Amino acid sequence: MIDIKLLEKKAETETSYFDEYKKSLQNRGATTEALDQLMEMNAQRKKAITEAEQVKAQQNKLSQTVGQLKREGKDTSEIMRESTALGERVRELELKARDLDEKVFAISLTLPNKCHSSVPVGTSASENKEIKKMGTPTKFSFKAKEHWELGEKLGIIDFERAGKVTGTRFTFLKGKAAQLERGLIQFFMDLHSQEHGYQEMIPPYIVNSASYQGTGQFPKFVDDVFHLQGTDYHLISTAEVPVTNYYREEILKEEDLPLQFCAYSPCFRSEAGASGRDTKGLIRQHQFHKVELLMFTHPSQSYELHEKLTSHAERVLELLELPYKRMLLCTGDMGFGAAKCYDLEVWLPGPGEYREISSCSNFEDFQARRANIRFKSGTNKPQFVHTLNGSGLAVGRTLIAILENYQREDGSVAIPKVLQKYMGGASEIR
RNA sequence: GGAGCGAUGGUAGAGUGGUUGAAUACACCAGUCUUGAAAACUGGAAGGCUCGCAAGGGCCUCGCGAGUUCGAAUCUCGCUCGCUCCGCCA
Repeated sequence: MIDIKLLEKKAETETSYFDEYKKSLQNRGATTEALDQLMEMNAQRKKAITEAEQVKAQQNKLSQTVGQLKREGKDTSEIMRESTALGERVRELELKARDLDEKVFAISLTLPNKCHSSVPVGTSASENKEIKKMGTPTKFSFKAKEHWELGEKLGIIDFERAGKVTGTRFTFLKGKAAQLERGLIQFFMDLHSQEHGYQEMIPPYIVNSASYQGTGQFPKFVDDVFHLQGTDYHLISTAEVPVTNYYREEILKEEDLPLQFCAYSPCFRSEAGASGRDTKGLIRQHQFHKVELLMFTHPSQSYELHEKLTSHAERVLELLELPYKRMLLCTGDMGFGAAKCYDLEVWLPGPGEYREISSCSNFEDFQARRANIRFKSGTNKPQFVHTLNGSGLAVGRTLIAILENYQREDGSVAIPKVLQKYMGGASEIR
């Protein structure tokens, strides 16, 4: 959620926050109508609140007088009548104030975050900026196979039966693929908790709608998550949701910042708008595993730590010796809540392209406002924290990358050195 | 799933209709004393919204929501969460 008070503030320099935000909306390719509406509604809201409070103050005074007079044994019927009349007016005004308050809130939920100044302006993924490139695309002397072909031939990935048992975009992993999946989770969690200073966490895989609102997915992305019928329970689309909401409505201690967690969870996505895309293979599934990195930081530190968090995700790819690129997303390609976002893209020899395997975002105080997560030092006023998160990494896509990058001509697959101890010492899948 | 009990400030814990945003204790912060610390003493301390250039006002918050009343932490109803016992269960 954006800061309405900042939007109201008059310009101290050449451009006001309002102007900057408006520009940012345009750069994202969003309309600015909602913003104008928000400002108008908010002005009305304030007027209504002031009015309601003034009458309420009068009424409170009268009630106090009643108490006093009664103690003195005097007649109060006149004042009580007066107060009753005020009560009607109060009710009316409060209703109006609340209605406007809700409207302002509802509109503000639909507005995306302001982009950071370092984010390149652009309308689509093609305008993302390459920040760095590690390794070179894996080359083979034979024609590289796609992961589903490798998986099916090796008898370790079964899409057909998953279709029968559940439906499209679900998969059975068997044997070495299942073991590799499990090993990858273990490897990620070990690395981040033991070497990068994150506290391990396994969150609930189901959350309520308040949590989804807290991280910014609701109301905008309701259709992208699976809902449990007849309840306010929803399957998580990422561990970001439960873990960010871990501190919802709390005031943290400044000296405890930054708080960092690495959380393992399955992720469930309905992929509502994605029919027809990536229908084959493991790229776009309704269910996948992910290890998510999260930080709650002091505002002054968030950009520095954003770099750090991203490098932690990169470290995984480096240890697995997978070629990748780091992309800085442009304004038009960035997610709703992010102020700045890096995508890590891993090289896939099968299709011969880089594919996203991690997305590392700085939300600044956007999520913290919605979820009301603050910190406080001494006698200072509480301030909103900044939240960061990024995949470290998506497990299924890592499995794909390994199968494709480590494949051999005969269809067998080598196992990266760092993973062998998680595979009972095995060095290949055949 | 059945029965019962409960929800007050950082914690403990008063408070059953009228200066109670809230006693008291502990914890916390600052000061006095002390070479320093402890003890003792003194003082401070919740959050949000809103008006105001400011000083300083006002409103709301005792799990959440609605109601009764001139007035609600206190009364009524609904909800949520927690605890205990029984049953069931990986």
